[in-house]
Amino acid sequence: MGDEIRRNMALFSIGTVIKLTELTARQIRYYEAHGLVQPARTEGNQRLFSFNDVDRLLIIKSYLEKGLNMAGIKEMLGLEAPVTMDDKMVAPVAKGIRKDMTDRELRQLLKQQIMMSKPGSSTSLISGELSRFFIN
DNA sequence: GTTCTTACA
DNA sequence: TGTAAGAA
Repeated sequence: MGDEIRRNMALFSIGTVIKLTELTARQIRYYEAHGLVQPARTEGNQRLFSFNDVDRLLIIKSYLEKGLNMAGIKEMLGLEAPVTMDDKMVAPVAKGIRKDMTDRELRQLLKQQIMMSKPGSSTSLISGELSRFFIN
């Protein structure tokens, strides 16, 4: 499972994560303080989020939108819940993924797809299924 | 310019 | 959660 490292490779700054998840820095740091995500740190103490961290934050966001509070989310994260992804989003993302893509390209593709999603349907498309496309 | 921590509204 | 301060 060499892809495990790919998904856990820390390369997103909090600024990038903010754009990717639409969460505020306050929320992201708060969730970290509560152990919902464990981003790595640079020598300068800057947070570095992995793909799994971003994925986790998106799941958290979906739960938040369902009305769950911190306590509820903490419990849910331990049980994990199935999340459906619209084919409308799966197709373009899956189609654009290449085995030889650089992380830079991967990030760009992901960002584009996320930005293309409608603010209303928010994260239902990304959620827990996102990392699936990086296991191939 | 961005991010970090702490602390208060 | 938002935001301000002061430092890195």
